[in-house]
Amino acid sequence: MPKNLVIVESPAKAKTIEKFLGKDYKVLSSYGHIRDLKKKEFSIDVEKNFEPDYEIPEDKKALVKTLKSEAKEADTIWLASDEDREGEAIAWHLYEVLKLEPENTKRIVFHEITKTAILKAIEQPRNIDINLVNAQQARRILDRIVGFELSPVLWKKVKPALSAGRVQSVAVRLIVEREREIHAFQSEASYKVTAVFLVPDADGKLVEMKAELARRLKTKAEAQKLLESCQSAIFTIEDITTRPVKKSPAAPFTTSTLQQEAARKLGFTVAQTMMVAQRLYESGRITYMRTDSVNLSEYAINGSKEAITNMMGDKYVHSRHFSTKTKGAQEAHEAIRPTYMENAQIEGSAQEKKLYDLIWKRTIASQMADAELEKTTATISISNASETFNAAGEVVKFDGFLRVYRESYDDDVEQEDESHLLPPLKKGQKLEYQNITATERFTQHPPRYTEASLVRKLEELGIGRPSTYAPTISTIQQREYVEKGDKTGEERSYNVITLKKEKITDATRTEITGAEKAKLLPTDTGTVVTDFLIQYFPSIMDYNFTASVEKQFDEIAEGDTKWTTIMKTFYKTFHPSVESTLAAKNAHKTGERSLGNDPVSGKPVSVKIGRFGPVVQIGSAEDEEKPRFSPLKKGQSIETITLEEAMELFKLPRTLGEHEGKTVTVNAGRFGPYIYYGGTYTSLPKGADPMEIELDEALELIKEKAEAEAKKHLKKFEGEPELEIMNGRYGPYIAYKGSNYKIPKDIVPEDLSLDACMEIIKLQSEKAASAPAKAKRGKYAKKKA
DNA sequence: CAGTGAGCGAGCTTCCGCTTGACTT
Repeated sequence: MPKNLVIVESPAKAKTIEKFLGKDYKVLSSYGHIRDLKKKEFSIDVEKNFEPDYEIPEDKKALVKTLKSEAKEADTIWLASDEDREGEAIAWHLYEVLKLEPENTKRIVFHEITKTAILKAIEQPRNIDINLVNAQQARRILDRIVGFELSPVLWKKVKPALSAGRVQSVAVRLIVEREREIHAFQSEASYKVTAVFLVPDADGKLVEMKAELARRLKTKAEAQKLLESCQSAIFTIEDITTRPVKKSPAAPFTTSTLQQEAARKLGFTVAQTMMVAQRLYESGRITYMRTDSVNLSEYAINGSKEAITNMMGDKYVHSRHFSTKTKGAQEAHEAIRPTYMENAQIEGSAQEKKLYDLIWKRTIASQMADAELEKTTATISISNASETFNAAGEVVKFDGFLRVYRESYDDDVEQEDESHLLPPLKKGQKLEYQNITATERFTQHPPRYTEASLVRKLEELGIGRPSTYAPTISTIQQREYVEKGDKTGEERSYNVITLKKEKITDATRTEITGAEKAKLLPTDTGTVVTDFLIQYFPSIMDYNFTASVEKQFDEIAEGDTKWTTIMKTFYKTFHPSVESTLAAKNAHKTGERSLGNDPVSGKPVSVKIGRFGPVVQIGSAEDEEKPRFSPLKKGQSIETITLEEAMELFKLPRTLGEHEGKTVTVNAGRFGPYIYYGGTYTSLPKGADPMEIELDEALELIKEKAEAEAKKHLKKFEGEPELEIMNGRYGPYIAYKGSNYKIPKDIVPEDLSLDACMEIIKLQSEKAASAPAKAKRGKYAKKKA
């Protein structure tokens, strides 16, 4: 019978630790928090010193029961939750809920999961730090107050079911403001001049050498003048400088940097990265994946050293300790690293292998020597102009960590590739040009946020925690404040002036610019809500709000300030602003914009956020006649739509005429334009204009659809009305009780018997069940209303 | 992946941080 009960936060951790501690110890997990404010209620008694009303959530009741009975059996209970604010609170809630006694309860912490670290922790138990617990309660209660008081304001003033919070609202603000910056951006043109010189290499063979003019030229006239000077110029190597450059490896991964690199190098979404990392953690391949620490244990540093020595030799080793620069980091865990550095590869799914490989390389590289490079720059003078060209080359003298890992950068910066060697050059050497080109270039607007770059920005501002980055990104998309989408580029023409064989030619070329993929774009709702919150609750929307309340939580943790004092001060100004905002009577709805008057009826036309999203409205609710509404089309926005565009929207639905006593109309729906006739809907073919289509064309389309529909039903069986063999877009399939099952290619669907169908269904449902990765609904899966 | 398209209006919606479940017999 074990005499000791140890409680940690994560079950994977419990399993590992139990092995270290032997049979006198039983190790269980709390699975995070076991108690929280009530889910549906405010649960804070403001009058009674902000007293919180905690409850054990339904899905934790069984667990708590188990923990209680195990605790009763044990002589000593060791609360070993993480050493941070949340961990301390978990320990305290356990203590309260399990009704533990001070005599036999001990609080311990460890930073790395090794036998020595744990045994050492057991030798140094302490008491629960109630100040730290209170700092957590203050954090929790403040977030509840902000969330549960602001959200209802939005329900009333903007749209039901919206939400606001300390983290999510600021995340949306970042995206809204970036979009405005982009719209206000004026790009500036300049001319980049590049030259290709022909230079003899070591064997005397002529090779090309690229050089760039030291500065960009502002105007076309300037560029032309320079090329004219170059026509008859002599080019001389004026100077050659060589300097050594050292590059150092990046720190090991935290949650945020892992998410960023996995997005750039593997194309993973933030949620995908976390799901794959979770599996690697649970199978014991990597350390804990939700961390803000770059620290590696001595064990990991030694393991890396050994792995590097074995694989590449001593000279590649350089053991390093990294320190965190992140605001508000709590460092309860190690950096994300392989559990065993000697495992360069693992078994698993393709995604698991790729992510593990990334983690292994990053960790190993962080313990490797600097890369030593030699950068050579040659300055080339032009005999009849004061400008100079620069040719740059780079040689790797010692690859160091670059042998295994190179950090990626966001693709928004044009990276010049300098990783090439210059041919042998001498000072005073004369050069022949092959061609010199002046190309018009434009300054770029700041890039839109990706999931990963938003995480980086939030971390930089100290907003959110490793465990919430992925859920936050999912929430702001679920609320339809932002959407992930592509921006198609615009065509732009630019000048290219070329000098070749003493002849100057001038050409205009076109390029597609500004195309962006999978970027976060604000919706109208996101923009309106952000503007509203900034106007009425500027302090909550301030980028420094979190940082400043964190400072106060630190004071609570240090025991310098009472947590209720801080809550009182906050509530004293926050709550009245909620009350006054709710009470304010506005002439127009939040975010409403007037477009002018309907040229036909003279009634006012406006756009606003309606019950189901952005709408145009003709007339007002006070009019005798009801106002007319139309939702905005995809791509239109409240901020930019014109009166003409808005009036276009009211031209649908359009009645085409009658057919056999029933009317035929065209309308635009969520999935594009369609024809409605006698209870059936027929989509218009791609590119067809609902404003142009005639009655006879429409009837033809309806007929075609009916024919296709008839061909869809291949076979039915008497005994099983719920089963049908159908012909779909992707070939024949079996429809059965709301699910569909593919028919293998080598089977003629018409020949299938009922039994054969059931067999296919059985086989495919088994397959789905045995592939949990696919069947498992994503934790951050988008829920559609 | 396998087809979608409507609109009375009562009642509900919501926060941030910890952590992974997995009802058949």
